[in-house]
Amino acid sequence: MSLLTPLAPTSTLSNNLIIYSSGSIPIIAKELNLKQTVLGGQSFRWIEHNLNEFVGVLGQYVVRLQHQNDNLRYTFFTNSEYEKTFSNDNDRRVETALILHNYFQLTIKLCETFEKWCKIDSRFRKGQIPIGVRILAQQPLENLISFLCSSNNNIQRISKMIKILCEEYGRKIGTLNGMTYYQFPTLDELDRSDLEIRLRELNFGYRARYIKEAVKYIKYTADGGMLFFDRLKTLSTGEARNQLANMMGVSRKIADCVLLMSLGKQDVVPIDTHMYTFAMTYYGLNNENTKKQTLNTLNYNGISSFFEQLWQPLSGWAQAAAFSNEPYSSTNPRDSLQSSMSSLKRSISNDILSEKLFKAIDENNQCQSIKITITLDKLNQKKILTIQPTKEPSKRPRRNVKPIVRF
DNA sequence: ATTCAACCTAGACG
DNA sequence: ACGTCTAGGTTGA
Repeated sequence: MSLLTPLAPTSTLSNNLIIYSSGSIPIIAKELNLKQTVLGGQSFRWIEHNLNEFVGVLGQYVVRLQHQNDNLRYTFFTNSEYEKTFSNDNDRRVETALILHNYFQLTIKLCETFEKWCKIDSRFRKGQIPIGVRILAQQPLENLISFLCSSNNNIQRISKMIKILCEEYGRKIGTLNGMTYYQFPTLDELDRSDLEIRLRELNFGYRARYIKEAVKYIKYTADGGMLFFDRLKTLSTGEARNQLANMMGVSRKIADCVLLMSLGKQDVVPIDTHMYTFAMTYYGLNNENTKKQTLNTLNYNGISSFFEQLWQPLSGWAQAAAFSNEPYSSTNPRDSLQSSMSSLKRSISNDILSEKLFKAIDENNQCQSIKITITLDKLNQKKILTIQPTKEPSKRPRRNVKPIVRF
C-alpha cells in the first residue's frame, strides 16, 4: 500500500463550480508582473495555487489566472445558479474580459510610463525595480476593510482575517478542488449588531471596532450608503481624503491606500513605515521636515508629496513598483516561503506533485534554484518538507540565506 | 504642537 | 515550554 493517503476521486471533492467563461488577453511581461501585482500586498485574496497560477475572487466569480507567452489566460468559475444569468457564450466572454480589463486597469500603458520613471529616477534605471507591477482597481469596501486590518499586522495574517470575514459574512460561491470560496460581504451583510463582538471572537482584536464603525458610518452617516464611494471619486483627492478620515481607524495612510487602490486616484503615494525607511535610504529625505524618527503628519506630507511630484502623474503606481522589490516588503522572509509551502501542500493533497522546483533569491540578490520535496513519515503520516538547492549544495548550509521565494 | 503608551494577535526567535 | 518581540498604524491623553 502506498504511503500516500489515497485521494478521493474528483467527484467527491464536491466541486460544484463550473466554468463560466475562459479566454486570454494578450499582454507582455513588461506590462504585467502578475505575481507581484496580486500578491504584493494590495489585495489579500489571491493565492498561488500552482507555480504562476493564481486563484482569487472577483465579485461573484472565482477566477484563475496565469500569465504565460505574453497572454493573461483566465478562467472564471461560478455555480450553476449564477450561471443562468448569461446564456450566451460571447456575452460571457465580453463580460469577463471587461472585468479583468477594469481590474488590471489595462488602458494604462505601464511600459511607456516605466520608461518615463527611468528618465527621472535613476533607481528605476538600475534594474532593481520590477517592471509590470500594476495597481489593481479594487472594490472600495473590500479595500477599506482590508486596510483597516493592516495596522500592526502582516500580510499573512491580514489575508487570513479577510478570508475568515468572507466565510463568516459573505455569500458562498462554491467549491473548487476542495477549496470553498466566498464573496466579499456586502455592507448589509456586515451590518449586524454583534459585528464587533463576533470579529473580536475571530481574533480581529481592536480592528473589530474600526470595521464596525466603518460599516455604520457608510450605511447610516454618509449620504447614500455605498454611493458614498462613488461620490468620493468625483471629489478632489484632498476632499475625498478628509471624508474618509471621518471614519474611526482611518488615518492618512489608510485613506491614501483607498484613494489609490479603489477610488482611481493614481497619483496618491501612501507612506508606511517601510516606505519611510525607503525614502530615507534611497532618497536621503532627512531634511527639516522629515528628520523626525516617527512618521508624523508633517513628514508624511513631505515624503508623500516629494514622491508624488517626482513620479507624476502615476506616482502611486511608481510607489507600488519601487516598493515591491524591497526586502522589507515581507516582514519575515519566511512569509513568502510559507505561502509557497502551503501552495505546495495543496498540490500534494490534490495528487499533482510531490516535488517542486522554486527559484529563491538569497541575500546577495542571486537567483538560485531549490527543490522542495514532501514525503510522509511512516508512523504518523506527517508531512516532511525537505529543501535542497539544485545546484551543488555547499558543505555547510549557509546561515542567514533569506529564502525569499519570488517565483 | 509633539510625543507616547496602549491596542489584539500570531508567529518567529531566544 | 515560555517570555519577548514585531508586524504595511491609529487613537487619545
